[in-house]
Amino acid sequence: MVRVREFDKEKALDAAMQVFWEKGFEATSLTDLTMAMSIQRPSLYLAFGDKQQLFETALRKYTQWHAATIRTKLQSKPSVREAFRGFFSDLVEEEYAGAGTPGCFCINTMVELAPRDEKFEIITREHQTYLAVLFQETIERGIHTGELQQDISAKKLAQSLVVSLVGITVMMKARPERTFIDNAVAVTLSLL
Amino acid sequence: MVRVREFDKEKALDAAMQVFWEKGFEATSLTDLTMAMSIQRPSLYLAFGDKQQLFETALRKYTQWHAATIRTKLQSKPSVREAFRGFFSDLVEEEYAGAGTPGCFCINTMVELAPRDEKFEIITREHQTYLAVLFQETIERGIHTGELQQDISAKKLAQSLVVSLVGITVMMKARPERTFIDNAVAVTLSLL
DNA sequence: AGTATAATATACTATACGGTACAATAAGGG
DNA sequence: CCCTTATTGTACCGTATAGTATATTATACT
Repeated sequence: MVRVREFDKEKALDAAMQVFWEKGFEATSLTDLTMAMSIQRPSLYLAFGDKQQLFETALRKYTQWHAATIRTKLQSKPSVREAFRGFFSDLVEEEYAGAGTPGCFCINTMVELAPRDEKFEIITREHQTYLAVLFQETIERGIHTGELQQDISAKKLAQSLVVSLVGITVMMKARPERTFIDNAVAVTLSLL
Repeated sequence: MVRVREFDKEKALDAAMQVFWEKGFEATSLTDLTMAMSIQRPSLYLAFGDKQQLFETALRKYTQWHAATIRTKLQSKPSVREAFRGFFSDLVEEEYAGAGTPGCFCINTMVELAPRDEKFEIITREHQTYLAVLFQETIERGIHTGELQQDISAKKLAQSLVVSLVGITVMMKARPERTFIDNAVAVTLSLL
């Protein structure tokens, strides 16, 4: 290395992640990216490869961050029921508080790219599968502490909760009346 | 009308619907459309307006067809539990039978366009809201016949089922192991 | 039959896209 | 202090895009 990079690669990647998260792959142009990242086009290609490689790198960073966030939230409360309740409540609250969030980058990618690119089908599937494991471990914790009934299937329930999470996240993009989502969350939590 | 249109407008619209359904709005080019519709570009603009207007028309046709399909399926069996079981089973079976379906056009649009265009936010919201009504009426039928318990909230349960439907449809795009989806469906149906 | 009018086909526009060639620049090693 | 080498800025490339001008064709009405 004879000349040092002038920009922070991780900060630039975060900026790219934000743009892809909000707009998706197709609707994001290289101009959108270079503006958000505050770098020139050749610097982008040198540091991250082409548009799709940059997207993949951004998505992988997102899934890691997302999994860590969820893991922390689920472990934040001793009561498993309270942990799930808090998790879903925050999700809904964040969406209805302001002008709306870009939802989940991974879910957006599942819809836009997974059907036509196996690479993204795999990345998104593995992430959702991992979330199911996180949910399952949390439910098993509740069973061990006696908070939850012993006869429930932690795995099946966890997978069902992931499906509900996906459904809620996507439904909120249409901004239905809040009671719609609150009711769905309440019914989902009644499974615990 | 002095010269008659040479193509079948409804057939052309169906072809456009199929393309938008599979590829989404951004990834569909006018060339994709005119080839699928077997018409020339000026004919498209004359008959359907620009790309976005055509997309909207196609989406509205889809939601009407989709609602009618679901209504029929739910009314096809005297048992409400059997009706829902059949509905979700068919949904999963169709996806895992072959190479995969394009999912739900309305859900795809919720993810791609609803966050950045209020028009599509409204269209998709109204469709999902209508599906919840269809589900609710079906559940109420089950309560009246005595098949389902009287103390359940048909509305809340229906809204939760719609969320599960959305979640399952989106999750399947990542093609997880079939047991994942089957388990989620089983847990969802256990609410009835 | 001739004419008005709408649908068609060809060809074109202006623009935006992803990606890159090339020259200028800046730092570390000898 | 020069020379090597990686990064940067500018300017560009070919292509694909959405949309349209124009001329031609075909029908229904007078």
